[in-house]
Amino acid sequence: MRPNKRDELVRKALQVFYRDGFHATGMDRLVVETGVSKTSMYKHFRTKEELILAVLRLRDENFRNWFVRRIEELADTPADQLLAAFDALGEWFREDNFRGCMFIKAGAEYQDPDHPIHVQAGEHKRLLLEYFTDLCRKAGAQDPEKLACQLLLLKEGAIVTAVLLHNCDPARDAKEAAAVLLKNALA
Amino acid sequence: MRPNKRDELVRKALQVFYRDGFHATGMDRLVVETGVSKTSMYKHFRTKEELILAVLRLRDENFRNWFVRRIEELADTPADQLLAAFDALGEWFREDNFRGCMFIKAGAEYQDPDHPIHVQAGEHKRLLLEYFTDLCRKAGAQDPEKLACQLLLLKEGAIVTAVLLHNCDPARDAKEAAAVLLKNALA
DNA sequence: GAAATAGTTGACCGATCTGTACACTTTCTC
DNA sequence: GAGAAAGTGTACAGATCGGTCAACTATTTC
Repeated sequence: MRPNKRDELVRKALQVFYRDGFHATGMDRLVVETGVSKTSMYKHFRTKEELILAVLRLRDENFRNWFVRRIEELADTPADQLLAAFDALGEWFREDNFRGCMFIKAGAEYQDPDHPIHVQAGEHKRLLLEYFTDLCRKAGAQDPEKLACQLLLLKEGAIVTAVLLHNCDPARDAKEAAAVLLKNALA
Repeated sequence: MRPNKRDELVRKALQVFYRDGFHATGMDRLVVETGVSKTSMYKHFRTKEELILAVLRLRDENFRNWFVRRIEELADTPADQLLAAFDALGEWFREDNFRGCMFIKAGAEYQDPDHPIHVQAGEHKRLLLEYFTDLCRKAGAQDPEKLACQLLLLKEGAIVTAVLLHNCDPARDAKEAAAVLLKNALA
């Protein structure tokens, strides 16, 4: 079979987990929704947890690829790209099936800091922080680490707010705040 | 019975749900951990969902009471209080059993925007935004609504980051960012 | 002191949970 | 074309899920 069944399983499981949550989605559910037999699932992944970890790896890859590419489409200089990040977020928020950040949700459902799923969710945020830090450095910020962390706060806050408060536009507010912080950090 | 058993049930259920999550906590678990019989539980609350809603009401009351009181202890003027909010957050993050924001987690586990639990989680954020807006107005900000929303983004982002990234100090970074935004909004 | 109220125990319901066993079929590779 | 690899369906195990039931005991209230 050319397009690996295993990958397709992970791809579809991602959709279901993203839409309905981890604990709320049973393996029987995945059998129905993915069309992959239970036996095959447990041949590829020994436990549900392993499947979730694979799903998170795919999500991390997909999201960061999309995010970085979209930002580079929207702006050229590092400083403009840092602001464009929030335009990209705004586009994401407006998607029909936007359901928040999968890693925030993973961290919320698996709260033990040592749990592999929690650790992997943290890793995603760390990689994003690294990306921001790189852009901040290229933009010439005085303290790139600090500015990057602050912009990450705005991004995470915008996601949470987009999920819970439907009558405001967090991406716009976050972008304006980012502009103020950026200007201040370059002065 | 003087100290209402029902309130005690809600109080203890809050602890368990906060520590372990909603879906991950079964009613049998609550029977063991709270010492309240299952029959009594279902006499007070017809479903698990109703119990969770009661828990969220208590949490909203507890958290906002603590937050506002602590802020007023730490600072006098509205502008200083807006910054002190992030000192209060930092204290919360350093508590041993800090497990993030219960309402973010509730929204993450009950994702349907129309679900009562999701709605109630959003209500908590709306009330916090109102509080911030009031302080921003008293502080003399040019656009109190916008500034309040931006500070809320920093707060929510700091919480998420405190949960997922353990090797940085989001409360401090958020406070510094808030100071920049506040100064900019007062000019 | 009778009645209502709030609480208890413990067994139980059907559904669903993660995970396994077994016998079978398709598909790729050499 | 044979064997390995990857897939299938179905039934099942044991635990746990949310929720109910009947029979009983304190406590309060009038």
